[in-house]
Amino acid sequence: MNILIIEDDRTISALMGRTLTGAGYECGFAYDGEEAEELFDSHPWDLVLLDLMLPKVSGYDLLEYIAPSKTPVIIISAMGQVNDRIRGLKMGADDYICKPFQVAELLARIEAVIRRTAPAEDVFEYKGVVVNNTSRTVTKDGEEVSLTVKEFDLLNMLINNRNVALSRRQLYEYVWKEEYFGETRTLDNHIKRIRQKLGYEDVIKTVFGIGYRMEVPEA
Amino acid sequence: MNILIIEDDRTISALMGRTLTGAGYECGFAYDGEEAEELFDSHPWDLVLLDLMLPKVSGYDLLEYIAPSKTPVIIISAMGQVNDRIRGLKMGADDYICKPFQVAELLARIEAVIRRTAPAEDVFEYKGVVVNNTSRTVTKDGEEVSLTVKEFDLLNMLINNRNVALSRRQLYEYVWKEEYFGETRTLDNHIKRIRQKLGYEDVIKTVFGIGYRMEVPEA
DNA sequence: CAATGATTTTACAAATCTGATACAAGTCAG
DNA sequence: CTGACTTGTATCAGATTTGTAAAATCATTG
Repeated sequence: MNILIIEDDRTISALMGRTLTGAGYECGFAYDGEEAEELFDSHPWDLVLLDLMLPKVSGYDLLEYIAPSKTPVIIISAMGQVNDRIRGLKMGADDYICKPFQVAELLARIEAVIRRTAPAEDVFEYKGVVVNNTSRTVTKDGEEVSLTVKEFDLLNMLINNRNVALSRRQLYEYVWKEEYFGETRTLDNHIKRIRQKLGYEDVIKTVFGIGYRMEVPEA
Repeated sequence: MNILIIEDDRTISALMGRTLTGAGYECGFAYDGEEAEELFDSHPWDLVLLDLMLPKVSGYDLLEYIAPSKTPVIIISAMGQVNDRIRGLKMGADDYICKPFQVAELLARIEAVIRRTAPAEDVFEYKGVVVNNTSRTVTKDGEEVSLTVKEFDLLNMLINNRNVALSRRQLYEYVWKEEYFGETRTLDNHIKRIRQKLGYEDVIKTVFGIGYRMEVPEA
């Protein structure tokens, strides 16, 4: 696992490096935007940690640069600005963590993102439902079921996090790329349609007061 | 173990420093809010002791600044202002101690907070009950048991402090984030439901006059 | 532009949780 | 043993959260 750390503050960069190396990851370091672009191109990376405040090339430009490669990105940002979080998500970042952070928190996020973005098996199958990620098709008992874009994305988020209770906020912000206020029944409605179309009433569980969880027996 | 002491009164600060160093902790010192922010960012800390009355940046602002990092915080406050305690807890502080305090008291609190905030194991298992924090599920003898949010949080508080007698106030204020008056049977009722649902009548002990203790043989 | 389907909103129903009350039972000190 | 106090239990109304359906809005395509 190769992780590229893009962070101009050398103290923090070193700290992250030590932590990740200790956890068994290989790390590369870039201290400004230009260096980052070069290093990014020179080598395939499994994950990028990106500080938004950078010399030379702004973090957002860099994010744009990285996005097409589909490499997962976790944004590191100085203060918990909601706008940064949403803007980052919109631009394709996979998660967001504020400085200063606890190293344990960082490791947890990294693992979560790696799990979530792991080349979702191309094919997921459970209870007669087959989800094919390449063709973006879904069948139930052999019959094709047509899911809309939002439904498909939401379903994928649940599949990639099977057996994990996901908060409504996480689900909404990940699929919709905008801030969750929770004043409407949008998310519920999408969940309902997925449940209905797939016969997943008992597979997608409601976690009362939290969100939803897709329950699939471990392999 | 690195502890950051944020306290403008140098006498008290030095006293705490000596005490903690003597107990084997490494300490850092900040004497006003600005210094605190800088020092906090420059280094990872395992715990912060925070005096709420500070020059330059208010303790509350600082708490807000620290909170996203999940670093445990113990608030030090001049006199037992209930409002301070509750507001602090709501803002993510982990404990609260009033000046003047006994050094033994301080040490005890520090140890308790460190134990309590240690990355809770993801899975706890005892007497046929399995508590899984990721999926937020609880099973008893393989059967799923559904706990409400409050019940789940309360159970986790007890698990993280296993074999420690927790006062009703601690339990209530930690889970409910509001002041404990103890005029109603709310806490008892939640304890009762947990005991019942999990068959934990003999595991969650009543500590008469104090509160409750979850009794689990040490590994 | 009309038509189709996707998406969001709204309004309401249903499910669930929560905290209070009242009273029973238990514990302790003297 | 008694009385004061603490804790346990059952019940229930009100609050909150979630489910559902239908209508309104939006986007896309022919």
